[in-house]
Amino acid sequence: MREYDPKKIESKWQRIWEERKVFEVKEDPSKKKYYCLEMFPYPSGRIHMGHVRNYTIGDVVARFWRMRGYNVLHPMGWDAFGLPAENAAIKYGYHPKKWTEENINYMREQLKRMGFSYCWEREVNTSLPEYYRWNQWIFIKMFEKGLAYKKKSLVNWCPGCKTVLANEQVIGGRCWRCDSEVQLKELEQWFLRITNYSEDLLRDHEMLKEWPEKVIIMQRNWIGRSEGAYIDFPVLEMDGNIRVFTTRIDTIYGATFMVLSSQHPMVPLLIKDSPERDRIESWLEKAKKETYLSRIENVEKEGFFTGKYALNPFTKSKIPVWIANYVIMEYGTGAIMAVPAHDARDYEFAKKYNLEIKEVIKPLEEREWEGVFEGDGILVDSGEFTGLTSEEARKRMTEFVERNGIGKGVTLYRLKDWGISRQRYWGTPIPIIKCDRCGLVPVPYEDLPIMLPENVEIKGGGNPLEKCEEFVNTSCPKCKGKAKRETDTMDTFFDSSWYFLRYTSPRDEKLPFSPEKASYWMPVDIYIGGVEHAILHLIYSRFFTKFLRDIGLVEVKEPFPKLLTQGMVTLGGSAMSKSKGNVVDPDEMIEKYGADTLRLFILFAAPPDKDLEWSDKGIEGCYRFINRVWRLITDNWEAVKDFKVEGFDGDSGEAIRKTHQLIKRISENLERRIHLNTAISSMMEFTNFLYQKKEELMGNSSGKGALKEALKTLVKLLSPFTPHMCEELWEIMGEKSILSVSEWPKWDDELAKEEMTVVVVQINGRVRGRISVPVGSSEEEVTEEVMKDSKISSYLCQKRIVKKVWIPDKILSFHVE
RNA sequence: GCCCGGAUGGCGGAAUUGGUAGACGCAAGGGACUUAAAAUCCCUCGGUGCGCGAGCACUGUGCCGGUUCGAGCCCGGCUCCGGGCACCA
Repeated sequence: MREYDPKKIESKWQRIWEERKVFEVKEDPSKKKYYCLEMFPYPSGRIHMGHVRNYTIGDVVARFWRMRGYNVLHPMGWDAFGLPAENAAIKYGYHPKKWTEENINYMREQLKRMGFSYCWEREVNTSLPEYYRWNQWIFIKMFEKGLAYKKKSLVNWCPGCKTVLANEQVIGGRCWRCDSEVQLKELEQWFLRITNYSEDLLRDHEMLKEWPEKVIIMQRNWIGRSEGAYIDFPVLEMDGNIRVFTTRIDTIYGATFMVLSSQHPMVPLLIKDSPERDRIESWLEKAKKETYLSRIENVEKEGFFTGKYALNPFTKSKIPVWIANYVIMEYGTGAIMAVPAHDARDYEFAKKYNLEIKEVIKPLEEREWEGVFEGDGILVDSGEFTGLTSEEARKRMTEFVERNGIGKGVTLYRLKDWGISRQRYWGTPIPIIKCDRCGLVPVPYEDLPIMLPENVEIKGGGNPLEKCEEFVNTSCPKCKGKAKRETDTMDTFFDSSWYFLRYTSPRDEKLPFSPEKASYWMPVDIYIGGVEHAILHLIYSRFFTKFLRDIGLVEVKEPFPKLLTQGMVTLGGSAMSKSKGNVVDPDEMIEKYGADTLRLFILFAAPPDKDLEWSDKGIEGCYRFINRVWRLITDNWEAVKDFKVEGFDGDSGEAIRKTHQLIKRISENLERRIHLNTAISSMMEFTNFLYQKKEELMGNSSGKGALKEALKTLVKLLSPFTPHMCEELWEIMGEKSILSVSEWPKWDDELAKEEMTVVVVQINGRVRGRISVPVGSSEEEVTEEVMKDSKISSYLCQKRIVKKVWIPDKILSFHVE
């Protein structure tokens, strides 16, 4: 018999699939669609095990639905703009375009060697003008709707990448890409008004029933909605108010001082007459230089009294105004009313500087501990509001400030507008022209794309576009006078916020994508990728979809109703990384075992959403299994191929039953739970069963018929997992069709039904026996059998049965005394 | 500090969501085949005790308690590990 030779088989079928365009799709309203999407890769140079895992999971899902008769869109592309390409250019003098293209070409071949069923005709590359012109188109639409704007503000500056970062790209005070400590810098930057959609983004989480709860919670926290009120505190001996934001207006009678951020615009005015002015100013200088990181590490609270007092509008008492490092300018109004009795931070500060602490909320239950009480309770010492609950008081006090024109109820969000300007070369040029007379003027649609000039010198430091005269100098579309182009490029997360829509009509030349085709394919039926994008990419894509819906290009409110976040691939307990040197190269594994074995192992070693520890021994186990299946079929097929399923006896009946049970199990698993590891283990069990029973089955014609059916079914069910080998076996079986697009087997519930079942007999919660009875036996029948069993009944004699619980076909439980 | 997850044999992990704990795979041990090895096939495999033996009993899902005929799964209280957010007013 033929040996299993993965190299030959795999290249053969990859060629056939490609030549016959087996995985290319067109819109077909007569068929149900299924859009299976995996997060597209950054073309870093080579694929890694994380990619292999992500794309293998997606491929099994895509292949399954395709065999189920769905019209399956399963595309792949490249998130091709970004810093590594530019860094390579700086280091090796290689053009980012060339670097990116070569990487893509190499990685595309790697993906093809894995046998992934992509419709390659729809491949997109975000660094090509045919793609990024639509980034520019969308940007201008946003500009026109007031959603893209430029403002000067304090932004996150990465000294390593020499560019600005979005809040979402700052992880624990460090750059998400290069891990440098992020600094704060005041710069003029382009922003997208994602905050216009805060409420929608939050509310529509409800539609995302098939997202991991964890991701929803992370997004909810990131958006950070809080209801509260603005309140104006008049400053004594000065014109003007200090406006604060609080979620705890019910504690206002305990507000015994105020604190301003060092960045607060009123600070210079407040300290003007202070005797300590010089000391404060030098402290302010120091505070300004503090980095993002030092600010979030538990720095000791520190502050200065300004010398000024404000009036608490409720108590009418004079309270001191302080400046301190624990109040940040970026949230609320940059100023707070401090309530030391009911806020731990204010308490800490008050203790240090000996400020008044006044309790105004009494806990509902007596408590023994001293110190801060931060919960809700009953108001005391709070004038006309005394005796109210915190909740009631918040309502009434907010009404009070609104009535008296000294404040209003508001809802604030932690989410900030998305800073998309990047001072780098390898990205989409922002299509804006800066004209001294007309201001910021968008490039007319007909002039798109604004091409990224190729002939530039890329060295470290500064944006190369600024020095590119022929790019910068242009004329104003409005007044035709001399003007300059914007030289900032877009955050690459802009590119990836709508690529899934481009796949639906990747060569459209009129719009970013065809609304008709998007309407056919959207939403994405399953989106698979790493959990590291839980906030960044997924929140941006949701925002884009909502915007594109508002301008009438898409119909769906949410792009990805079902999300599968796959775990990391680890070696020695930590994520594989070049710097740690714990990397297993997919190419080497393909070379050694073949793509089918690699696919099988990466699916089998752990459930998709958990981390997966690489194991050299484990992949060998999978190779053994594949060989076992190969031999089982090639050794036995000739002997069974001419037989039919008919009138089965005990063994053939069991084989048919197990075959149908397997179809059911795998189908339901792939449809819903996507626990691919257990799907594989049930196919291993089935294979073991066939090995054990094959002598008996070969003994007569009904057995041979049953074995034939079992083998054929196994090849089909296994084909999404190990497609090359299964195509080859399918051909060996004499089939002329391509297995990848042939019909998924159906199961018959009647045939899958067991005849006998084992009922467990429990006495006082302990398993005392098991008896085999026909499925569907009644409680009486089973009880009778139990009494016949001398071992079990010995536990029951001389005892009074207090309770008896009967779970049909499963448990008979006695409670005796 | 706050918010999420986890914790099951020597290891990766099953247990269809309250009903036989340890499927499947790896490792280990034993056997068959072989001149030998590899490959392959078969058997054993949580712990303790009893028995020559088929087997039997007890115990066992991080710890303590609870609900239930019955808990890996539910409830209350911890411990440890992982992740997210972080002076958010």
